[in-house]
Amino acid sequence: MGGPRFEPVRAVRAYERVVEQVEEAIESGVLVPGGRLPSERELMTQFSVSRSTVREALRVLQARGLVRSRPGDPHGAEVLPFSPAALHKSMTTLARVAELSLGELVQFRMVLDASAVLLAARLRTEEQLAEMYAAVAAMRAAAEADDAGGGTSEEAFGAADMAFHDAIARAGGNKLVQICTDVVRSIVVKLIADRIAGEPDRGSLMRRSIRHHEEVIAAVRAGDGPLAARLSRKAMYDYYAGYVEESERSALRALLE
Amino acid sequence: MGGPRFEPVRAVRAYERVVEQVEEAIESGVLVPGGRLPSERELMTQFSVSRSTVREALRVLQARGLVRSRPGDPHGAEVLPFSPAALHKSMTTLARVAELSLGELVQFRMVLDASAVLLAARLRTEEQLAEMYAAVAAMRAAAEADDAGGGTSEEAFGAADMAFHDAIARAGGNKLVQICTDVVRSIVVKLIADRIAGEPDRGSLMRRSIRHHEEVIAAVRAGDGPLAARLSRKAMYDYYAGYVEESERSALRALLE
DNA sequence: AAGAATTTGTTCGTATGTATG
DNA sequence: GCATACATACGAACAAATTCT
Repeated sequence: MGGPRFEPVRAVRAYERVVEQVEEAIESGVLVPGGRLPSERELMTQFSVSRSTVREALRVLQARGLVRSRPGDPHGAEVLPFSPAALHKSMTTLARVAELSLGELVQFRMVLDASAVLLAARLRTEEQLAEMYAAVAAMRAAAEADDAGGGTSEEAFGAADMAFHDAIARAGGNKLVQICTDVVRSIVVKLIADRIAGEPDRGSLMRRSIRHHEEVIAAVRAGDGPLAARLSRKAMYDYYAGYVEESERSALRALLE
Repeated sequence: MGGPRFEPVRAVRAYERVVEQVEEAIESGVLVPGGRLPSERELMTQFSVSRSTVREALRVLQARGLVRSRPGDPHGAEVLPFSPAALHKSMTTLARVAELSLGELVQFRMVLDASAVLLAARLRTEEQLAEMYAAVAAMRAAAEADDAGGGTSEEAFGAADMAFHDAIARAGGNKLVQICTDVVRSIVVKLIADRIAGEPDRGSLMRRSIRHHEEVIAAVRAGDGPLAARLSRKAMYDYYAGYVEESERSALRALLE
């Protein structure tokens, strides 16, 4: 009865086999970041494929952020250390093509940031706490420069804010949370950069944000995770709610309790 | 003073320009899912590049999950509807190359799932609630088939579990949470599939999981978001903690309160 | 139903600008 | 400065696959 249940064979292209083998070598550690691939001409002999096929494979590997090749480099393509660039790219297209709303992105950040501070309140070291203080100090400096009429203080403020959230995420100890926080943050910032810049009263927005951050740090320092998480969500909501569609704000408030 | 502040020009390859233009056309809606790109030969005339260059660009677009090309298709490459496949791929390599531990992945799921049920408790429709019940019923059926000695009931159980969490995530109303939940879930499952299969007492594990799911549904039905979130985290912890390194469990418990 | 036409997959050869030693 | 090897890009050609007549 039955006989062998054969499965349909999907025609797999030559360049895919090349990609698979190189990927395997990287993930298994045979190729390490900083190491080099053989030259294209050598790859075509090793894989017994044409130059074009090798190049198509390299393009795919490059798109996935695994290697980088430069013209004239005698050492061959370079194996890159991991970077969330590929993740960033796919999330960005996700945000556009799947029509992610600003509300959804902010909500995602509220969830991740809150969990990060919850963990950070337990796991943070003194050094990481110092980094958080330093970041808030930088935010304050940028805000004062802005009051004085400084032009590029916005990006300084943004950079300090990023440093703060990155320190939180690192202290939380979950690399995936850290990376996703960073990726989504940059997408959100890009989406509303122009609206932030045109804000009539940036100063008060910045000052309120700084105060919120200080409250979060205090809770983290005290080791009160749940409080830090609540404060973090509230800070995020206060800062971004004005840019979110009216109809989506209730979903954000659902996270505030 | 100063003069014009020129910016460094990075040498951009020909194929990248092609990728950019096609990407732009897709993201701006000029090209819609289901639509077709011109044939390779027509693209080379439109872009004034060789066919190799066109093909390298198509490979990159394909790697990003935007298009798909089949041999012999007279209509040209197909523009794909969004799929999280690219996101899935980059997260999977992230998990390997960045050495994400099982503990981090499970923790990530605890955070996302808990927030999804928190939102679902407020926003769910009757229909979505019915889907959750149906999923749990399917889990129970699979568990009983397993008791009777069924062979493929594991994957039936897993599929029902996925349907449950997907229903929750959809009810939560955040597509990004939904997608990330699904992606990370499949990675986790793949990591420990063999250990699950070799579990001596799968039956009790399944029954306990079903009971937990029922408790979560009850809380969602009652509209008690915080309770549902707590139960969800506990369910996830109970199910996966045994597979997580001893040293990482405390970080997971930190989310339980 | 079978063949013609077109398309993609793949190979090979060549020219050009570039980085290394 | 020069020789070498490299990646980039182009073009022509053939095989395999698909659709249309």
